[in-house]
Amino acid sequence: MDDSPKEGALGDGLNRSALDTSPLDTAFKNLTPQGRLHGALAHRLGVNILKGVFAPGQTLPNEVESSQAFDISRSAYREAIRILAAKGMVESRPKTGTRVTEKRRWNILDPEVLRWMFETEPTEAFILGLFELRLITEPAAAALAAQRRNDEQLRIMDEALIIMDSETLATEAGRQADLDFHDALMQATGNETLASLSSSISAAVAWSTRYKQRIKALERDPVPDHRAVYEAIRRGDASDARWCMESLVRLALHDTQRSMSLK
Amino acid sequence: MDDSPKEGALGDGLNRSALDTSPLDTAFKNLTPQGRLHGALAHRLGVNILKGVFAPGQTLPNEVESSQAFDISRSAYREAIRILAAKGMVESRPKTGTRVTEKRRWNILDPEVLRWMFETEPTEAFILGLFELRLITEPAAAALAAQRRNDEQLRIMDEALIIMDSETLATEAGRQADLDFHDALMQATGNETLASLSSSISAAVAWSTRYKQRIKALERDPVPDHRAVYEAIRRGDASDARWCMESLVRLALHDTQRSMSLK
DNA sequence: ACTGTTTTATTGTCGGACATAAAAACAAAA
DNA sequence: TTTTGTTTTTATGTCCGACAATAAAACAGT
Repeated sequence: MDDSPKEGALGDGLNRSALDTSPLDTAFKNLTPQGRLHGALAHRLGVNILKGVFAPGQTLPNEVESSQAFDISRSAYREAIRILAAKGMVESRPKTGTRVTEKRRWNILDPEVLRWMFETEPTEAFILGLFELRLITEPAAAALAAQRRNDEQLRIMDEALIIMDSETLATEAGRQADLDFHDALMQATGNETLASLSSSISAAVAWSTRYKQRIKALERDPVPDHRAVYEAIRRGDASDARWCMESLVRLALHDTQRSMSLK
Repeated sequence: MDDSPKEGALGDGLNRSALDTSPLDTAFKNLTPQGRLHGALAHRLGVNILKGVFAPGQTLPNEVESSQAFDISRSAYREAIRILAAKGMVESRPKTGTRVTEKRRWNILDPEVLRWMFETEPTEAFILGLFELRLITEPAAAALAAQRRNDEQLRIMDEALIIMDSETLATEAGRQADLDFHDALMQATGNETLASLSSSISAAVAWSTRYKQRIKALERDPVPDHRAVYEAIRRGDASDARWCMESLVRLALHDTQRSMSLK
């Protein structure tokens, strides 16, 4: 087994053996001109792990082989692996090699992992799970925000709503305003852990919204629901804020499910 | 500014200038013989960022300076930085350098970050925030577990309770059983995102428990509360499971607050 | 005062070398 | 034959020195 082709070992036909002089599109660099090399590779490997191309428990090819296959230096490859290891997705030990860890140890709430997830059309079960989590945390967050918000946070939320109204979620500015709204709300909870969690999730959901929009033009004006939440928070009415937010998430879930079913 | 000492630039007197030939204990390696180098350095830098030694917005010394200061290679230093970048704590760009990102972008729910956090006696506000999050998620998780658990998960939980009973939380085995209990419960929710979140948190809390125990011998037998949760889940009584779990977390919060106040 | 160009400092990437650790193979003894 | 101790092997871990790429900053010219 000296210089055998190592067929498909790295997935997607991205690899090439040392002797393979095939012209282009096999090299990693040519396919991903964007950004830094280690980041791009971590992205690609991460997606492949999430897709199941590399299954948990599986040990991936050693560093020299892999780096040659992707046509990058060993250093860059190692930095990519460090990134994935930091997210709990792989684990490397001398002699044993680098192996994919079991799924439950992955930091799937890491914003980057979440983003990778949504690039691969996640399973319906996963999306439902994510909304289930939103349904648990966001209403509670809204209730806290109603109790603790300050004027500055209210101002930001109001401003975001105005932009959302004029731009809709079809534009980048509109989606950004949506994120700003949720971000200000989370700041208003005064709980950094809760804010961290929710910002991860809503960023991922916003990511999926972009995809959703592609399939079907905006089916519902999201601003009224948001404004209802805003008004409850402004009035300091915690229980109403909770209720409005719950209904907002439910509607979002409903829309998402519908866009999934007619995929 | 050629070979000036760069006084204290890396914190804790760990740094040394290129010309400083002081014997030992200034070098990084000698102080942290444990584990891989990049991991140990990431740990150390991460803790320093969390402690505020490196404030958000601050750009830390360039790679050659830093690696020399810690007496490690540039490669190892870069891998450490990649780890921190993967956790959202730093951001590096050519020419600009590597700077600490704003706090809200840190992945504070990352298990490793959480562990680092508890090494530095986190603020009371942070701990309260963490319990607030537990109070939101864990009762809901218990309710879901009551609806979806299977026999195998029940068996694991029961077994863990028996061990907790005989070992108490003062022993390593006892704490492990506690983790196993929560872990099985989270598996039983059938929601991987919820499970990921809760396992992060409870691991961190278990870490703080070890510290709590050192101050005051176990003040309360935790097994009855746990068993109440278990029984409710076994019966499939969702609302009772929610209630029991809420009371369990409240008690834990109470204990933690007490141990903090008489610090 | 503005605009386009050059300089420069820093990260990014590369290649090759050696160190270290742990599994696996092997040898020796009970 | 089983066990125990030793050696070999194979991966990651670490180091070094060089050059490329990038973006900020300085500079020149209008």
